[in-house]
Amino acid sequence: MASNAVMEETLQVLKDHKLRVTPQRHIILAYLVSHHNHPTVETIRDGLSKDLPNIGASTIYNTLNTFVDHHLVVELQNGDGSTHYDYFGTPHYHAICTNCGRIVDVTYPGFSDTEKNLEKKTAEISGYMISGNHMEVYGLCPECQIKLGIKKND
Amino acid sequence: MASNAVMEETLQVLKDHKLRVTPQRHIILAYLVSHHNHPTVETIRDGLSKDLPNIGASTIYNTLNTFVDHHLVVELQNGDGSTHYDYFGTPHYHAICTNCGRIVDVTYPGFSDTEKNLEKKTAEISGYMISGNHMEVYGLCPECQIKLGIKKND
DNA sequence: TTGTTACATTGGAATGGTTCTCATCTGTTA
DNA sequence: TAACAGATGAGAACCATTCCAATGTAACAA
Ligand SMILES: [Mn+2]
Ligand SMILES: [Mn+2]
Ligand SMILES: [Zn+2]
Ligand SMILES: [Zn+2]
Repeated sequence: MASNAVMEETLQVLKDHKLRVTPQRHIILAYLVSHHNHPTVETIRDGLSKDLPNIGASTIYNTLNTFVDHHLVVELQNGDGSTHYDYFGTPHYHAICTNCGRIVDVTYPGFSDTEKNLEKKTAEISGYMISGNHMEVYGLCPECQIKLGIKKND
Repeated sequence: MASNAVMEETLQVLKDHKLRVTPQRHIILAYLVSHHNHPTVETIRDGLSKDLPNIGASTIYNTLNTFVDHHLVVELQNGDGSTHYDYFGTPHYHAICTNCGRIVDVTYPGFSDTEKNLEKKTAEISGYMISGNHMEVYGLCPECQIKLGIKKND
């Protein structure tokens, strides 16, 4: 079970979004807030086996889809065939390893401006009414660089 | 069948990448070069029914996966459940409609710098050896704005 | 040209992540 | 506390994609 602080925070988030507060939703959201491993449905289910031993897979999918609709959570693909989920409390983007699928959070000062500029330009050019964006950068994570015997500077 | 110019161009692309030149690969690549509709496997199969009436679905998947490995083609998801493919001859990114799934190409002067900067920052922060990136911007396309009766300025 | 061989194609079966169905349960509101 | 819209859960269904094994063929060298 997540900490009291996290449970209170997530309870408030659910209420703010006018989502019915069920134990399943509360616990799943708390899990996501306190784990930034970008879990799959399977990972979440395993991680919650103590708290929710009888939860159905459909409930996890339904819950996550609801969170995605409310922009609380984003979906990520890393090429392993299943969808990864990420609580999106603070803006960031992802670096994804093309070899092992590792997903890490990235942000830097000025990233928010880059993002805003991209959205503004896109609106002007395409006429779309922008609601969000995703940026992903691909490459080899440090461990895979070593594992594959690749030198950085050559 | 695509134009002679496209057939020559795609033939050269296949050779440059040391890919065995089969009719299937040649025709699929020519299709992608001359169609920027971001087709699915099904769309491609339909579009090629004249040229390759007996092509197997696995061949299209195999071929596209090969092209993706060689960075000739990128994969896109628009939420309709199937993967969309895009020949990536010139750098650009995508605006995706969250209502109807329409995918349009976007680029602007300076986009290349934005991209390079993002990759550079990511390499510094994450230690990843960067090989590429994807940027996507989400929103409502002009048609869906009208269809849904949403006003731009209010 | 021809032979060799590694690789590509095919159709069908298998896979597996996600959605669907529907009976049951429950959080919310009055 | 009653009523009900909405959520849950088990399993079936879905379907995009991959796997498999037999057949075909592009590329290369002699
Ligand atoms: Mn993240
Ligand atoms: Mn495109
Ligand atoms: Zn890695
Ligand atoms: Zn649209």
